[in-house]
Amino acid sequence: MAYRKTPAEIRRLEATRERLVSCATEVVTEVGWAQASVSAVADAAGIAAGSVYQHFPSKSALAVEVFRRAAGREVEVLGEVLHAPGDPVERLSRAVEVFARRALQNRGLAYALLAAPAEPAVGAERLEFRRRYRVLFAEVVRDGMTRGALPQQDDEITAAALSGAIGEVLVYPLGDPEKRAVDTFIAELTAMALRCVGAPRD
Amino acid sequence: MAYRKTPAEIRRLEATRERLVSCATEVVTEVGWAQASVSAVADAAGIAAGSVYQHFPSKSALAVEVFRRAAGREVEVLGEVLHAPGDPVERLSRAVEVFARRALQNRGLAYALLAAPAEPAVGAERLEFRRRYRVLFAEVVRDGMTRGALPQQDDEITAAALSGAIGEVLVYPLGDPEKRAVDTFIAELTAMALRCVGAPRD
DNA sequence: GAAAGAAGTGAACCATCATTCAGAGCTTCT
DNA sequence: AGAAGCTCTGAATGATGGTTCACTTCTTTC
Repeated sequence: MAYRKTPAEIRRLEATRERLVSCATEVVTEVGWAQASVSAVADAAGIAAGSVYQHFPSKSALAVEVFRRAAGREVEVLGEVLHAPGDPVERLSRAVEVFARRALQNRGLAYALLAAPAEPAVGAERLEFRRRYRVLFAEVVRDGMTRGALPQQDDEITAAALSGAIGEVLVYPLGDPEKRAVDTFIAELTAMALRCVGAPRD
Repeated sequence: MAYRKTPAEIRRLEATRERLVSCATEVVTEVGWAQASVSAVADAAGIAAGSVYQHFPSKSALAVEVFRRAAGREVEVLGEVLHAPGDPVERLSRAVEVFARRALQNRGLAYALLAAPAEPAVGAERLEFRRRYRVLFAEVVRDGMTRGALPQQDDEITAAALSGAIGEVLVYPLGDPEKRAVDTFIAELTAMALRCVGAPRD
């Protein structure tokens, strides 16, 4: 045998792949899925368009990877907050705040994940992640009902409503972003979410 | 002058245009915006692809017309119910029911209007119609607050949340459509909407 | 240093549609 | 009937952008 990938070479290839994914994420964040052409992404990563195909079998596969990474982080964070011990209402409240703060911190990415027009493969992935959000929310709602902290309700409908409501409010933030203080905005959003699950009023 | 459109001829052309719009709506309902190519739509209407351009300057213009017609009907219906005289909570409740029933009656169209991937021109139109939904919901929420029927809240956030929540619940109806009785589903959805605005509990 | 094999390049290729257009077929009016 | 002007057709055109591939460049091994 005259050639065998050396560990350093493997690392270098993996690093290139990582860079490709993260540059693609940036491009998508900035210009959306539709405008993120293979050559734009390749340029951003400093490689030729053809080289993308050394790392991914198709543009779709790269797009799905980008989506999974970014969406996966969000689901993970949300899951941690929601699975923390303690009062379900308190956990939901914190989860909404964390989710909203992260989305407002990186609006471009939030929009890309939640609502931006995308090719079918990414759309399918989005469905899957929405499902995960619903599962997480449904758990905390069920928990609240079990503990008697929340009124009886259809946990799956409430969960879908929560993810839809929060997404809509965050994606089309109302009015001038500067005008409305972020904290006030988040407080109102959280209050809405708590009303939505029927949490006891103060 | 040797030729002038006769009234009958004008009617015939308008009828063709109407047929084109309604056939396009059907195609979009069935296969979504992405798959609704000019030739597919023309075939459905029984005309040649080129003839579409006798009635619309571009595919986008036709798509926008299709969207406006269908979405306009929904906004109108919703507006009528929400503007009826009477208790705001009652009006909201009826509005959610009407909206949901119509959406479930024609899921394909509901999906096309609310969430299906679409070209930018349709996306822009969708934003405009979402804004109209928000305006309608915000009005009823304000009305409720004024009358003391609803707790103080940010009407715009609640309105966005309502439209997002209802849309999400309807677009990804949970489980088998047959399994869950439509009436139960709608009752739960309505209950959620009322909690969301903080309506007094029974 | 040279052979073997992999990665990287980017211009050419190709598929997909929206759009155009030259000609065929109608309708209107004299 | 015939001229004029319109609608309709559908194959050709054109733009876009993902994908391929012959070639170059780099790495490894001996």
